[in-house]
Amino acid sequence: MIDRQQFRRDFDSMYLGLQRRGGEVVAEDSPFMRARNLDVSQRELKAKVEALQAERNRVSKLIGQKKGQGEDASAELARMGEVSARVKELEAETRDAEAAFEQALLEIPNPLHDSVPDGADENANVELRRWGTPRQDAVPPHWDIGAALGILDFEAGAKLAGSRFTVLKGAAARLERGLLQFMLDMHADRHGYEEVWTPSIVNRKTMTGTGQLPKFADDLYKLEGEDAFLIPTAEVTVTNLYQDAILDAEQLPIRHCAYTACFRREAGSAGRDERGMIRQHQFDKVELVWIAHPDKALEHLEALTGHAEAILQALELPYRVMALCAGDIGFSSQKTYDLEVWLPSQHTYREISSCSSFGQFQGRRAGIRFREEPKGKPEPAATLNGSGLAIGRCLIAILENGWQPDGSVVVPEKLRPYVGGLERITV
RNA sequence: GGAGAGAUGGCUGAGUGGUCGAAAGCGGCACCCUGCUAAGGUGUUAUACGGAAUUAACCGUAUCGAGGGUUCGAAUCCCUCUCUCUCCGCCA
Repeated sequence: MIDRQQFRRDFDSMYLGLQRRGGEVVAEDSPFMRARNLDVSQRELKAKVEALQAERNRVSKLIGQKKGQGEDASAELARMGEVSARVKELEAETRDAEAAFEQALLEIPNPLHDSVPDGADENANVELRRWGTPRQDAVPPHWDIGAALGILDFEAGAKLAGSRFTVLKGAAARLERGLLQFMLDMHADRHGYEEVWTPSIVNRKTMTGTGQLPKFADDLYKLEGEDAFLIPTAEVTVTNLYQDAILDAEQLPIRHCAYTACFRREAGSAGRDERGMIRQHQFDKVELVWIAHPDKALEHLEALTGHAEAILQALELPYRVMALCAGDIGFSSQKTYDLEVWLPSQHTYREISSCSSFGQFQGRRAGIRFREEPKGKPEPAATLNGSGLAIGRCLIAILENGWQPDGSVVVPEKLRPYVGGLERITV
C-alpha cells in the first residue's frame, strides 16, 4: 500500500513514479485518481462524525453524573436521542467512504524506485551480467529427455489432475527432493537464513498483506465454501509471519528461507509453455524472505540476488541477471531482478528466480512495523523476497544442460550427495 | 463432527451498563537512593486515523478476538462469525 501522507503531500511525485508503469495506472478512472477524491470526501465525513461523537461522549458522561446525583437529565436525554441517531447515520456513511478509499488504495501499485529502467514490456529489460558458458549444440527439449529416460510423465499428470501437471518418477522425483534439500541447506547453513515451514492454505487477510488480493484473485486457487486460498508462493506465508508485529530495529534484518509447494491458476497464460513443466499449476520453490530497515532495502536486494545466484553457480548452470523495466515489474515491487537460466533446447534464457524489494509497500499493508528507537513511533518495515530457486525449472535446466548425446544426463557434482550419489541418469 | 469453557494492554490478570484506554502485579523506560551488586523509592509505559504544533511533544475520534444490534451511554447486555482450551468421536 502506498503511503497516505505522501499521497496527500506529494501527489505529483507519486504520480510520476506510477506513471512509469504505464498510462493506465494513473488514468482518470484508475484507483490512484479515484483515491484522491475518495480521500477528501472520506476525511470531511470523518471530521463531521468525530465532532458529533465528541458531543455525544460529553453529554452522555454528564447524564451519568446527573443520574448518579439523583438529578433530572431528561433534557439531555431528549437531545441526545437525536444526536445519537445522526451519529449512527454518519457512522455508516463514514464506514462506506473509508472502505471505498481503502479499497482504492489497495489497488494502487508500488511506485517504482528511480533506478528501475524505463520500458513498456519485457523486451526493455536490461541485462546486468552473465555467468557461465551456454552450450550451443542441439539439445532436445526437457520433455523429450524426460520421456526418453522414463522420469517425466505428463500423461499421468493430465490423467490425475489436468493440463499443467506432471508426475515425476525415479531420478526426477529424487532430483526434485534433492534440489530443495540442497537449496535449503545452502541458504540455512552458508547464507545464514533461518528455515521455516508454513501452511499452504491462508486466509484473505494474509493474501491481502503481501498484495495478491484484492487485485489478483483470478490467479489464485480459492477453497470452496471457505474464505481461504492456496498460496502461489512462500512469500505470502513467510512475510506475513510478521503481520501486525512491531519489531525492534536491532532485530532487523530478519531473514528466512522456506520450501513450499506453490499453486497458480495461470489464468492469463493459456497457450504459453503448454508443453513440458515450465509453467505448472503446482510447483515446488525455495523462497528467501527479508524483513528489513527501509534504508537498507536496495542494498539487501543485491545480497539476496547473490544468494539465489550462488545456487545456480553451485549447480553449474549458466544464467544471466536482468533488471526488470518499469512496464514489467510486479504490482507490489519497487525494483526487481530476474535470474534467467540457460535452456539449450530453446536456445534462450528463461526465468528461474525473481528477486524483489518491496520497500515499505507490504509492510504498510500487512502491519509489519519496527521502531527505530526503543520509544519511537513504529514505522513500516521493508520487505524483500526472491526465489532461491524454483525447483521444477531448475530440474529442467539440469536435464537440458546436463544432457549427453547418448541420452543420459550428468548430475551436477555438488548435487550428487543429495541424490544418493547419483552421477548420471540413464535409461 | 458432538459437549463444555474461554478470548481484556508486552505478559499475568481484575472489571456484568456511566467519571474505564481500562485496577493490580510483572516486565520495559527515566530519575532518585545505595561505596559496588542485590534490594528499595518516584514517575512513566498501547495502536490507528484526523487536526494543531515543530523546539514542540497538544486536542479529538476509534480500538477490551471480528462484525452487527440494544441504549442518551457498552469491555460489561443480545445476535452472528473466527480462534483457543478441555472431554468424546474420527484420523496421518
